[in-house]
Amino acid sequence: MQENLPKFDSVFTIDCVIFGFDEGELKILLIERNEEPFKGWWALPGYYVEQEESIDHGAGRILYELTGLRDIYMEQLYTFGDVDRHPQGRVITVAYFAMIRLNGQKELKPVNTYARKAFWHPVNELPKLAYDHTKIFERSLEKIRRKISYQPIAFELLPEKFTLTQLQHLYELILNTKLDKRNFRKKMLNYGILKELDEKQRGVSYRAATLYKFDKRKYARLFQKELSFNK
Amino acid sequence: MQENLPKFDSVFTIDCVIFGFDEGELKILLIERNEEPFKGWWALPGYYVEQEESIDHGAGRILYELTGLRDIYMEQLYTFGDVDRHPQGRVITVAYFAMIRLNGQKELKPVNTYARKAFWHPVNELPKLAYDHTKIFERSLEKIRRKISYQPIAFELLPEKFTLTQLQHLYELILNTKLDKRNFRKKMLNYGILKELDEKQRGVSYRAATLYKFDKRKYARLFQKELSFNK
DNA sequence: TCCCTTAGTGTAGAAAATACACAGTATATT
DNA sequence: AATATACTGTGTATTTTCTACACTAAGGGA
Repeated sequence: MQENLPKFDSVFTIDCVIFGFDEGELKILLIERNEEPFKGWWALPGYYVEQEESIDHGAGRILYELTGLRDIYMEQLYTFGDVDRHPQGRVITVAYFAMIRLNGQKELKPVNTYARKAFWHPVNELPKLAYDHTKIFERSLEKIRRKISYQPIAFELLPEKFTLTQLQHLYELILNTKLDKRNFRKKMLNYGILKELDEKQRGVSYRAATLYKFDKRKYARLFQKELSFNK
Repeated sequence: MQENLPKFDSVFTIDCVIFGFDEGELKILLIERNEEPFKGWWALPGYYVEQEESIDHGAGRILYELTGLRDIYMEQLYTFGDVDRHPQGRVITVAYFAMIRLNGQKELKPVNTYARKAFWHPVNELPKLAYDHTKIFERSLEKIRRKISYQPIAFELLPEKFTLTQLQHLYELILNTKLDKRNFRKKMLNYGILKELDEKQRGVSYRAATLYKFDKRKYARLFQKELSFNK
């Protein structure tokens, strides 16, 4: 089939930066390596691209094997192709990032056994990562920081129903800044992409906040109107 | 060297979308294919990644072979990895875009003979392209459209000395919109990233405009302050 | 000198961004 | 029942940025 095309003697992989929002912290999912190289180090989950799957499909597959979740928000981040990035030879890696809803107790149900060693790590106190994974992670953080300012990706990390304060906290975490409560609410509600529910927060020992949903239909109608947050 | 790693039986290439600004038009460099598949079609210039070079290096090499130019602004765009994108087998392609200064008469001096068949095509009247190259091109256009609004990449397409009107025309072309002359100048000059020269435009049969330079040092000092253009 | 063409300039009104503080309400505690 | 606690939810005035808009200045060509 490919007899006319020169082969490239290398390894082709996908690595994923998987973001979650849990206990007020932004976290990513890391795997502890139990083989050389980098035995005992933490690394981004990743795997080889299969011969007969697209790279997007490969990224989705890896995420599924790791978490048991499907239909997750994922996006290609960047391709890392330096010659010396892997000690055992030439490896080219397409990095993806994903955002998943942790929903409190919802435990991950890995399909693949290697995923047993996956744990959430707060992004503010990451260990040193294997290979060039720190670089990959940093790039993913820059990307979501930029992206959250003009597209509604934050909702991917929140439960389906959330309060405006939760949403604001998440923006503050990702943007690493303080936002003004009144201005944030004014602006966010003005976009017209949130649906106010009749429901209130439960289980808090103070005034319960109104819950909101992200309204995908309204957002689509705005034709990707860009959100922007300065202060 | 790579005995521990599974091989990926596929072809790995780089394609480049090379932008130029010439005669008031935004153009890209295309190659006419004289082999099957897509014999006689136009395609983005591209080539295989060498075994011992980084993909960034490969992109720079391809551009050099094609144009004789080095130290050109290039950036990785996206990696295309669908299974069926190449009729002869699995090909994964990292796309780059580049912006080069055409400077009027400065002809390209291709190093590689295959580059003889490269010609500039205005982006507004592109032919159908081979493979999924139309998709790649469209993505590159979206990217520079977004990017020009917050980073000074337009200067990469202009001669070193340019007038504010030339700069505005280029913004208008890329953004595909009209901009207000007074507002554009006010804003652009306010950024403080242009150096006004003592020199004037020459060879025009009307009042000669002042020439400006992009001041990289000042821009760097602003620490990537973001430019933005609405109207 | 006149004509042609583009350069270069200011201001007022509208919209968006920002800064800022307190009363309301649900729950827990005594 | 009263009180303490903790967070919700709201408005306005000021500053900044955005937008719309039109004429004089300058240079070259006829």
